[in-house]
Amino acid sequence: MTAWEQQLTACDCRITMPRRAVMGALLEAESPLAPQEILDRGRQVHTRLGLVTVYRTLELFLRLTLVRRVHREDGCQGYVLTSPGHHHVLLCRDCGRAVEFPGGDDLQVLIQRVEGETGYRVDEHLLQLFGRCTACQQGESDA
Amino acid sequence: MTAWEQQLTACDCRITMPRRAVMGALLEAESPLAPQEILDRGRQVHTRLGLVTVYRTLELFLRLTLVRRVHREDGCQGYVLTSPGHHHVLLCRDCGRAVEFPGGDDLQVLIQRVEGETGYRVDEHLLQLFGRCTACQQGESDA
DNA sequence: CTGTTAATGAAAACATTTTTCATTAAGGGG
DNA sequence: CCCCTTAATGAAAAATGTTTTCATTAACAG
Repeated sequence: MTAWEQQLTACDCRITMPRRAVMGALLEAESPLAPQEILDRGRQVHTRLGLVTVYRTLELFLRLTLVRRVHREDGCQGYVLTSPGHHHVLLCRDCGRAVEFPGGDDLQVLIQRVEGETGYRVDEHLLQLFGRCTACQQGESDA
Repeated sequence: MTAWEQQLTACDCRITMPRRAVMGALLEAESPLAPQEILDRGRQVHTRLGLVTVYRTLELFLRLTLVRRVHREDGCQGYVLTSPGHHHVLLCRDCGRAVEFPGGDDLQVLIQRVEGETGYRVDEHLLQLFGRCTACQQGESDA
């Protein structure tokens, strides 16, 4: 039994084919997937998979912090598996490929400064970087 | 003629009542507004205002960097006026009030580190902090 | 003031997300 | 290993958010 299956069992959730299909799609994805994309890929594993179930499964996975929701430039919500530790997302604006990176002390310093200046208590943050991956930089260096 | 009106004139765009209504709503807002909210407020100035025009006007304002688009927790897109300089948004998760703050060197340090580690060229970023403003901290200290 | 044309707004198309409810199947107890 | 309970599912429809279409309006140059 894999780690995510154990986590489901631990909170009295069942391990079902639809959930396997959604997790499978996310495991093989190399960039954040929209719910519709997860449906398309998941159906290769579980033909009867429905879009509603994809939404519900993502909601569950979010609650268990198995997946992270990222802001895609096309407006849709994108979903990626969470890596261990606190990570942020770096998206290539050409091919959509995403890599995660850990948040360093730099951000904590900045957050503390902002807390001091504003009086707010900051307890969460969303950091996403956009740019071009190595391959896309070479492909269209000045096009 | 105000600064934004000059900017519109400079790019051969007309200064219209709908655009005045949208800008008016944004000027008086104290937190990011969704298009529908802008419509409601804008109609107090220009009764005939339509939602489509709100979208088109926001698109124009975005292109001119008069407004910034922020990711709201309810899933909608929120729009706020851009402050001079490079700013980020800090949202109160209770009352929705937003303040902007300038991005410091800390973030540049982090970005350079990530560029080095991944090979990506980073040219844009989205940083939003979530927390509680001073007032909401006092109101519900442990509720 | 008038003509040109950018801009507008209503309706409809489209996309995304949520709700409803009858049916299915996961997995514990016998 | 089978049966039963009920969580989970999926189709349809509703709700919500965004974009397109196109006839009409109004900004502003002349």
